[in-house]
Amino acid sequence: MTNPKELHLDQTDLSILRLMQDNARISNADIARELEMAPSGVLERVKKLEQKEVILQYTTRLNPLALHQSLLAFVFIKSADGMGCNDTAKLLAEVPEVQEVHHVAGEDCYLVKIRTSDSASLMYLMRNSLSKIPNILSTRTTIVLETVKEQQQLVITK
Amino acid sequence: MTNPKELHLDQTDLSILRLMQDNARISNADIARELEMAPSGVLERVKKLEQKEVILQYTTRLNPLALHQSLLAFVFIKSADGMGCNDTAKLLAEVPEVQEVHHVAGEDCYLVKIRTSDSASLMYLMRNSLSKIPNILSTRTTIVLETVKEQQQLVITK
DNA sequence: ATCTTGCGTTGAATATTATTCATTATTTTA
DNA sequence: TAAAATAATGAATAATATTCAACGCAAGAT
Repeated sequence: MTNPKELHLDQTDLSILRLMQDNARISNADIARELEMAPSGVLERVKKLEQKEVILQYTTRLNPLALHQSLLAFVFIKSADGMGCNDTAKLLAEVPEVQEVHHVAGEDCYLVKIRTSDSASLMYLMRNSLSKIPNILSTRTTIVLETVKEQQQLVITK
Repeated sequence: MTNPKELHLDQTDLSILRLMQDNARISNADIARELEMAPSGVLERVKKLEQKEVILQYTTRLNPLALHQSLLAFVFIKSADGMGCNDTAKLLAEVPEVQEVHHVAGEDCYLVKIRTSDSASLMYLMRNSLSKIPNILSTRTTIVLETVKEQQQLVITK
């Protein structure tokens, strides 16, 4: 999967990825026009990028407010997991409201991003889902008051 | 934009959003088949969802490692911005490597998510881009060692 | 209860796109 | 340099997107 040879991306690949990262619903025909190549060639490359897992997913970014998910929180979680063991992380990852689980350096073991409808449902989630996970020693929650930017777009250098 | 009437989503809307959140490149025809309605009807609704800004963007999630962006960091930034003023946040948001900027409760003002190729380029970014931003008083950086889960998918309740 | 207005849906027609595949071009490797 | 592997093209077909007129249905007005 992470072969040096297999994973080499040329300028055309990067251009395709740039276009698709901005708009996953762009047509192969439009990409082909933009890059002045045949649509079938684009398709070929896209399939390969999917197969090589350079492309992980095509997703639609939704407005959290429209879906009544206005609370965003980051929770630092200390766990009794030994080094190299991430059982706690796996269990955290299974919770649908948990969008991200990162193993971080420093005294806190995990940093978790959680999105719920409100503070009550966050409390509910923590009391029910999180507290059921063994090895969790403590949590420290940081509530987001306002999100100024939120995207996952990578910087694709020329 | 946030009207109670205009923003009401029915079961059909939610089903469409669920499908599109999982796969932004799903065809209207497939959605139509799944929900047993006409493709033109699906198109109609999707357009409306875009227009109402329930759908924010169709994006392709790329493998950060394939694009040599293996360093992820969260940086807490204290700023001298007064209450209600988010000039610092806006400047932070302009940096391409900065994926997220959140205004958080508590003593630290902003939580920023940054993705770069390595620690050297993070240092470079902080020394150049960030230090140019006025009002920044201090930063506290948390390096991610391993990411177990990372997605923005919202929980769409039935 | 009926009318009316507005909104969402359908279905058919057309434009556009996706996808396949044989052929040709290009690059890589021996 | 020749052979082999890899990638691109273009044409043909299948599938999809998109438009739009007609229809149906529901909420509110009369």
